Amino acid sequence: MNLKDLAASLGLSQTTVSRALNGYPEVSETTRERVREAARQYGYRPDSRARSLATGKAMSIGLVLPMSATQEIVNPIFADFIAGAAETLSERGYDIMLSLVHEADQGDVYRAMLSKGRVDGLIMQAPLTGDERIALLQEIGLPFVVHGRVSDHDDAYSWLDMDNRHAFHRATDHLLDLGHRRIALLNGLETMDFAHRRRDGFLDALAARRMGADPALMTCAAMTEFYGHDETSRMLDLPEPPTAFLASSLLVGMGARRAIEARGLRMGRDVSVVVHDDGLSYLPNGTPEAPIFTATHSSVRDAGHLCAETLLTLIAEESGPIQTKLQASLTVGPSSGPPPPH
Amino acid sequence: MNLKDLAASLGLSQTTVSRALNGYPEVSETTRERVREAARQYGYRPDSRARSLATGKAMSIGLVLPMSATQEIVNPIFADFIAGAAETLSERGYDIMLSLVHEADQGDVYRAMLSKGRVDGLIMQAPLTGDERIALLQEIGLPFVVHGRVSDHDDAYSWLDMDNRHAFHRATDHLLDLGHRRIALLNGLETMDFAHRRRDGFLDALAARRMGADPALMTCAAMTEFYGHDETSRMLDLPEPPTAFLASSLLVGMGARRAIEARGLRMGRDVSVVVHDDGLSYLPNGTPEAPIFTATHSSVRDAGHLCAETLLTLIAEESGPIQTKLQASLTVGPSSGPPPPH
DNA sequence: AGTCGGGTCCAAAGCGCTTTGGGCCCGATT
DNA sequence: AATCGGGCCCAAAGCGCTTTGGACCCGACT
Repeated sequence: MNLKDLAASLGLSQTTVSRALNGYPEVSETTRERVREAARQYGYRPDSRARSLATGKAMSIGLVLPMSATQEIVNPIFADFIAGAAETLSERGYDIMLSLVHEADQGDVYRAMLSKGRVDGLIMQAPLTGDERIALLQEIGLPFVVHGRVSDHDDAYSWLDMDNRHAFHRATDHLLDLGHRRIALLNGLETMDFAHRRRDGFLDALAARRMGADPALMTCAAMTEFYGHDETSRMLDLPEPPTAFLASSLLVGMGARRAIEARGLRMGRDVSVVVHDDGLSYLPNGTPEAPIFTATHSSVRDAGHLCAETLLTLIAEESGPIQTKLQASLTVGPSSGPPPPH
Repeated sequence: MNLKDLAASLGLSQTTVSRALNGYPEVSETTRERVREAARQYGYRPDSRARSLATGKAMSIGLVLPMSATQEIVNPIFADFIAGAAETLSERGYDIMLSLVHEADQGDVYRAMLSKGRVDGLIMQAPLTGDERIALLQEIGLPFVVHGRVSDHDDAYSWLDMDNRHAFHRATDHLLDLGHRRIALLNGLETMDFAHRRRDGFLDALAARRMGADPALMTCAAMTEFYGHDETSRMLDLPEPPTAFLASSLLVGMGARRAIEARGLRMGRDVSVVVHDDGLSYLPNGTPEAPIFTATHSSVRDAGHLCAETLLTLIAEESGPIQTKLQASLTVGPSSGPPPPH
């Protein structure tokens, strides 16, 4: 059942039916109601492609899942982020167009997405250091917002990012305030831009107290539980083991905990652990009243909401770049405490 | 730059240009090359909406993320599944249209998706027990494949599912063979259809040896680490604690391990744990050579691949329902062993 | 010499919608 | 009585593509 049929069955023109359905004022209330009723009855739904072609709006936004051949891991953040974004987008009638891209031909896909008229805007995820995708998106000219930032790229573009540097600075301060002097950093993959910022925050905090970092206590890798476990184990076996660990994710922290407890030590008493908690729904940090880890916290789902919001604004208003920096909160839990007496 | 312009700039008709670009034989090789070159040069990309409107194919498939108001948790499976599906889909030139749906108005959205002509087919995720979405999809008449099954719904529809029942039967057998008699089941939410099957497999295995299950040793909840930890703790404190745990996911198993180790017990020696491993990329079960858990394993990413494959077949051939049951493999790791002597 | 047919290319008709530019009717204003 | 101006509705022109149904040219076959 298309518009033509519907119009015919009502003895009206397509124009009138279209206007009735879309709330234009040039149609009487009685007619409008009659049209609505018929549409309901016949189960009429406008064809989105035709509508999109006519209006120029796709009513959908693009989201690219980059997939490097090397890094086979799917970003665990992804599900929650997308859920957040989808929530606000679906409220506004937008859909999400997802493409998976092998890193090599990302350029093509982004270009394709836009020119194909499929999307009105894009959300870009997980920027790498020196990511050229931003230049690409700018060249393409479609509204876009980046979840995260790219350090070396200082052009004006819209982004939304958690203040990784500050969060890790603060977490480090927390440990330093407790008296820790040997603090380990279990960072994420250094190809990810945020890992740099986190390291910088960590180093800044140390530098502010005229302390250097021990390179042996800084590692980076994909953020799995096993990575957390293995590196913690290794470091605890050092002649001068760290007294505290700063873990880049809850999962890594859980690995650290396992390594700690395997040695008969207790987290928060013998060794402190502070993690960054993305607020993933399937991996909660205990409960708000009883957290497991001392953690910097920033909900990635909220980030999804806000990214979507930002993008919609960009699409609607053609305004300048919108940049949002979110501050993580610090929740002190039982996993951190003063270092044990020597 | 649209087809008309491109054709004009070449002094050709739209027809010819379109055919040249789409590989039709009615155009000479020299012309085709000339057209290709011009298209490249001007950066021409056909508008997907127009093309879709003309061909009737959307070249995209729909994926609905159901979101119940009650269950705020995002399916952790989702990211890997979608990555798998996206891989095969993108190879074939399909995109994924994601909509988030609040459970209440799922009907509407599914209907909208199709009638709006946005998608050529649908993948349905995470079916609940007695899910009416299947009837809905059938009524709609668009090709679809379900990842999972719905027990009570015996109509013919295409699905792809891991053999949950058999996997858990086998896992239970493994524990029984080792000599365990008190086995706990840490199941997923019972609203999910697969949780039923898993429980059935578990009970079948017990029944096959003329054993009953102790209801006190069977729980279900959203599969988090904390759930695993808390329930394991609780059960270990029972007057007659279980000697083995069957956990519905790796995360739950990790929680169980933590509870076990917190009591100074060792997994595999004092208490056995078998988990189901979905092969999530960010949550590997150790390494293939050195697994952490004894686990039934079935890659959810592969399931994504296969679902996509199935759907594309369905779209292309209009064949009857395609049903695929995947068998999980059982990897014996260090987390299971004979029960300790009494 | 006439016809056939393959190779190239084109004009135009859709696909289903929105939107522009009127048209018609009728009560209200000069 | 003539004009005006809402209110309501319509025909038709796009949006950018594919595809049908020829048209034209030429070498090859009767």
